Amino acid sequence: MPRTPELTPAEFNVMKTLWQLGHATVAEARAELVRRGGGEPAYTTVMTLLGRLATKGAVIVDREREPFIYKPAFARASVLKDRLRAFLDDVFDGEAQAMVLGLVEDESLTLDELRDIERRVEAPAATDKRESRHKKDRRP
Amino acid sequence: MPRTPELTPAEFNVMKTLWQLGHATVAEARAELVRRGGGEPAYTTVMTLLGRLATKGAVIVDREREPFIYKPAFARASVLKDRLRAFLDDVFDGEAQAMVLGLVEDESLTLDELRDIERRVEAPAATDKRESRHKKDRRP
DNA sequence: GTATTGCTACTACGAGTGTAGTTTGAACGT
DNA sequence: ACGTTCAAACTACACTCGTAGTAGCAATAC
Repeated sequence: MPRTPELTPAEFNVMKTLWQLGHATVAEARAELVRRGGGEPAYTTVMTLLGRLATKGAVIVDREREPFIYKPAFARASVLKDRLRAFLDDVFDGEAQAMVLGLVEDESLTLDELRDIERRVEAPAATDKRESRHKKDRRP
Repeated sequence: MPRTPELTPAEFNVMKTLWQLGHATVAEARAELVRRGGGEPAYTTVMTLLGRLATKGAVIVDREREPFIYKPAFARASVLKDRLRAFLDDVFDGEAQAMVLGLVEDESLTLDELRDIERRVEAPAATDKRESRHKKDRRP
């Protein structure tokens, strides 16, 4: 399992659009960036970012047809995991409990949600679960 | 409540030493940085960082006596909270549950620890400070 | 009282980042 | 065919960050 590459904030935002769209051309990625209200980056800026991501191995470029199609090379989940791990170690010195406690105190997370997580984790890690909804719902 | 300033990684490390020591001179902060195995920054480097932190308002400088004494302007907890909040929004789009779930999957947090948090939160105003030191294991 | 030491202030500089212009090349319409 | 158009590659530039050298200054040591 190759470690996911380091991403700068701007690069990360571009990755988000790719995860959202599945794959995209420069123009599509740019449109998505605009839709997210992250300003109006120039077409060339997005291209540069995608180029950098490609050389980093964070995205795969399909040059079969033009315009090129860019796809994420890593699943969103893996990248988030790595980021989370790094953040935890860096900021909270690895003390996950302290971090979660912070979330609750901050009311970013309710007690109910906490219990919900517990339940989910306790649930048998069956391979064969009835229709699991791992489709994450798009936030409204 | 003023928002805690943005801190670069190097600056953040210096803040950590101040939180640890309560207050420190440049030399003391530097010594602490070395102790933490973060390399051997030059004395002047530490001074520069502290200077930047001062202009940012992240540390307070007592110039009464030399060498100057540097103190954190914000409690560790507040800064961590802000960082956590920013991270959550940036990386997990504010979905705290997903984040905690990630921790558990990653085995950074055990189910027991999760329950422990719950208990602590449920517990009436915690005047009770139970000594529950939990050694986290460094991941291999 | 001058040399030494230790501290602060100012300045520098290279790498990385965000942003975008310029050049080149290929496909498309007429 | 020929120019128009759009996309890709290359190049540029300002800004920040990490790191540290040098200059100036104050107390101290002979």
